Amino acid sequence: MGCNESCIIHNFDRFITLTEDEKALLSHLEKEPTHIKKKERVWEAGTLSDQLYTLKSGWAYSYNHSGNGDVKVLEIFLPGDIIGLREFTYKYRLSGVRMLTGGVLCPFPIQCVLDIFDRSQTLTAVLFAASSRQQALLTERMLNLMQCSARTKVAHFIVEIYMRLKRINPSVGHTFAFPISQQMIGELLGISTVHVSRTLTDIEQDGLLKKHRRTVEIFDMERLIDEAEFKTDYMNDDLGRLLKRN
Amino acid sequence: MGCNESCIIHNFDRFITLTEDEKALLSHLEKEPTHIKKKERVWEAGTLSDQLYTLKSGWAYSYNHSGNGDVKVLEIFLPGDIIGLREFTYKYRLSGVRMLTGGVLCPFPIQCVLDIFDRSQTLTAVLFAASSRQQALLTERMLNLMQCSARTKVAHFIVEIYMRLKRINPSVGHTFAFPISQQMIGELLGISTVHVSRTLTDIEQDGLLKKHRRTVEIFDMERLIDEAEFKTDYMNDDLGRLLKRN
DNA sequence: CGTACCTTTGACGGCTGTCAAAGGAAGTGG
DNA sequence: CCACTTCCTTTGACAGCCGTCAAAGGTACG
Repeated sequence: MGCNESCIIHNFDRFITLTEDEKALLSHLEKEPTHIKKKERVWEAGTLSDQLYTLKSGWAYSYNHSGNGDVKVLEIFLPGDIIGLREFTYKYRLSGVRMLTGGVLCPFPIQCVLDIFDRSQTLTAVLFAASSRQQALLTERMLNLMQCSARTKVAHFIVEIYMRLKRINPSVGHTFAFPISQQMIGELLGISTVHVSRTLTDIEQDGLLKKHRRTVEIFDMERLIDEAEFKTDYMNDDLGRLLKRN
Repeated sequence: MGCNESCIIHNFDRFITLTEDEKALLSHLEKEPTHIKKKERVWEAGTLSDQLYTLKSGWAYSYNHSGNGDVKVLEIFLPGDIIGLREFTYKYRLSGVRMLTGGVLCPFPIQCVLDIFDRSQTLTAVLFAASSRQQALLTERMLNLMQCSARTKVAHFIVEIYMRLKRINPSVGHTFAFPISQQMIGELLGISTVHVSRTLTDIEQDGLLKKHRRTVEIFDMERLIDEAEFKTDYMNDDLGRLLKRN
């Protein structure tokens, strides 16, 4: 589930082929890998927004508390993702982040981002692309939350995770890691835990998939994607056309 | 509702004070103001993503079609906003854009963005901040759509528009432009038109506000903001701390 | 082995979507 | 200035999805 070499370079290499100089600049960002245990917090909302993290291995999530006390999960982070990009222009962080599994984080100060702005137009564009992709992901989920049934929401989320895992590691099969409880699915999709359970058993009885405790096993990918109304457009970014190198 | 001078400079000036050089670079982006009529389309989804727009005056919105044919509205653009920032890393646009009122758009090719990346670290950071803010706005709306009642959704949306108008023009009073039909509110919040009507009459009978055809009149701002569960955090970005100029 | 967390099931109620129809408001053409 | 079309809003009836409450069974972890 992790990356052997630098995870961020691996991730960015998918956008565009990097020069050695750029790789060197990037590898600065993963200088101090820090192991963090399951459920441990990375930061709380309201703290000073002074550094970002790259997620080298493991899963994490960001969350907010709503007025009446319950938790709303915003995003799931997978290996290779950058955590904190969304809010680095804010003085104080807008949401908290915790680990979903154990994993390795690499902190880097915000000043590094500015260095990148200064020293590499290409990496700047790549950062922008990463931010865009994250935003497109949010948009897609919002469209999903707007109108459809709990069943479609759940199906959509599972397909999203599958697609993102496949992007990181193309050899992912129809059974893959899924360390997310039904309660958290509810907090992510705005559905009550009870109804997540009902929906899942429903989907499972139709033979589409089986959710185990820490994995998901998909039996009928085609029908699942169809039910999820999943659009793959936003996976197909194309930065190369912008950056003609010579 | 429009801006006298360059709208984008006006908008960016709120993030950080710009040098004359930077203002000159920015004003390149508004070279060819184009008037577009109400309801006219700016672009369709799927077209080549070769230029962005700044919205100099008037309102616009982006939208998607869902599988079964109905429309989902993603974002409302107000004067000073940049249209297309979200998806400029994609070869083909992910969603369509139309004018809500008549207005003036200033197109600029994507290459200009790369020029900015190259020539001004400050403006790059400002663009990043604009993108972040837009993403934070999306996030806030997503949190809103996740769990709360139609009444809260509608209240939240009206407060959002009020806050954004006030940011552009601090003299905005308790009656302000609101050229959005109930049908579009429904498409934006994922509520049926019928229920938007029910919800609005409900809110109006409680004396919170009155929606007229093209304006909204707010009677009790405090209670409205309270009911909307509106968080103002993401309005308070702080780029200055990042860019210490000398 | 005990505690805490996760999942499942049933009953019940309410919010919200759908269908249908009618009344207003705005814009168009004569 | 008036007729006509089109779009927008309102109202009522009805059904269904989903939240809430409560309780019990399963699973992991110390």
